[in-house]
Amino acid sequence: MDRYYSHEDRQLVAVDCVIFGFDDQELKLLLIKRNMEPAKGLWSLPGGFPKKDEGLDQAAERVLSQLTGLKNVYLEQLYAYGDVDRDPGERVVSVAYCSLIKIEDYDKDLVKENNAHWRPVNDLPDLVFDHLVMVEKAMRRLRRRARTQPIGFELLPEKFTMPQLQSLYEAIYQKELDKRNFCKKMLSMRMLDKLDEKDKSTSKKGAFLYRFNPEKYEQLLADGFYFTVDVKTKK
Amino acid sequence: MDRYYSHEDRQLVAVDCVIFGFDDQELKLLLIKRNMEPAKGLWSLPGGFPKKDEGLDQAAERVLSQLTGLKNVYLEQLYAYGDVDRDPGERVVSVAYCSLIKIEDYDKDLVKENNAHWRPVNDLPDLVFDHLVMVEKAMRRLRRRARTQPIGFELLPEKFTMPQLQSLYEAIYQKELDKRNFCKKMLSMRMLDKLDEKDKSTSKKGAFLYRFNPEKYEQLLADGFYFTVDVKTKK
DNA sequence: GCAAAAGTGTTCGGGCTACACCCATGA
DNA sequence: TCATGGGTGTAGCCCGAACACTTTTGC
Repeated sequence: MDRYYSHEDRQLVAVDCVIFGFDDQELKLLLIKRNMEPAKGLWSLPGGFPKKDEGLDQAAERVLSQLTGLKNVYLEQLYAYGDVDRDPGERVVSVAYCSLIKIEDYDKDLVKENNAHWRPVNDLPDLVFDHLVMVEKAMRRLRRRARTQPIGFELLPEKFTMPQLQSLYEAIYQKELDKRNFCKKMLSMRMLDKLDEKDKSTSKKGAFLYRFNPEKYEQLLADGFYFTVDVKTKK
Repeated sequence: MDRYYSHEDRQLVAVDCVIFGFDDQELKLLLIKRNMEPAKGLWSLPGGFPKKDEGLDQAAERVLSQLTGLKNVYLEQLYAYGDVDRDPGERVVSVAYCSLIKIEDYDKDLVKENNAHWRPVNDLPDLVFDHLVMVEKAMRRLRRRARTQPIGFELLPEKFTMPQLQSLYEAIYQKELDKRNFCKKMLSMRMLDKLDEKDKSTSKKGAFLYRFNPEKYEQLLADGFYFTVDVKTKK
């Protein structure tokens, strides 16, 4: 069936994944110390090549699940990078994806096998090729998305406290937020279930646990309201 | 130099362009009636294959300028489409781009040669493959962008009237806007130069012409303000 | 009893929304 | 003189920003 385009060049197509995690203090990325050429020994984003019967999205899902053991997590296409010389080995068009995972959920053995490590976004090692460009784009998009869509919860445990949620937003925006206003806004959207349990691991008093409720979020949308978090400067 | 990835499959990579224009009443797309297989006789987005020495962006620029004669116009990558079966002829990864052009500027002869036509976005013909999906994504992004970035001006002549600008936004959002509020908001950002000339083509009184001033826009950003247009429902 | 984190309410101001009338001019 | 489209001002309200003290409990 390649009669139509037989005179055109074929190219290598890859997928690379920017995988975010949050460990209660800071945002981290899951990076690989490459043990293969090109750029052996340097750090890179986890990536791979789509198989014959795989679409781009499926390839990214596979890369993610082979590395972390996780499926059905937040995964969104970021951007296609196609400069001729972006990979010094050979021309490769790379489609970057962005994933948000709960950092306590991943498969530690798989990650170790693959020579992958969590590195804080504020202190990244040198990355191969244009992978830093991808990471920066992913950061910008995360900042935009987190303001207008309820995706922050993808980075938190199913049950989380209000201070945890706030600290996540502070890590994403690198800004201190006012806890009264933050809490008020989150609760005003009526999309969180307040549980009876408390998490006492970070304070003597203990903090109530909440759970994101997707049904309530749908109701919010159906009522014509939108998710927004205010991230204006405090001070 | 293909020693590194020699065991991986190569694939066809294409670029397709969603090209928007605005003719004072409605948004339009520049579409091609295909005269080649596959899907001969159907409508499609203008597209092509990157040459050996061309990045994706350059390929999209070339496709756009070969069709319209235009260079240095608004052109932004939209999304990469990589489902295995999206093109029935052969597997093709297509990277879609979105362009905004001033509809009076394009090269009519080139467009005619290429069998391209402007079609209103509200009355599109059937498109090949997943091109409608691309168009819908482009529309959604245009709606988002036009609210928060001064890109509407890319679709208007250099000099335009306030009613023209408003009618553009009404076409993008398919909503009537209040002209007092719209005008107030636009002028409050202090990024438009009001000219002494009037355009008398649509009314006896004539409407003042304005010009977008990029320097003033930069100043707006430098002062910590952002471009926004209010597109809330009028009734 | 004290240190450390959780929790909670009010006031102020800016900006968005709604809304109606006069102006200029060509026919 | 009239019909058509261009142009302008104001009042109310909502939401976001700023801000400080009390509660709980483990040590």
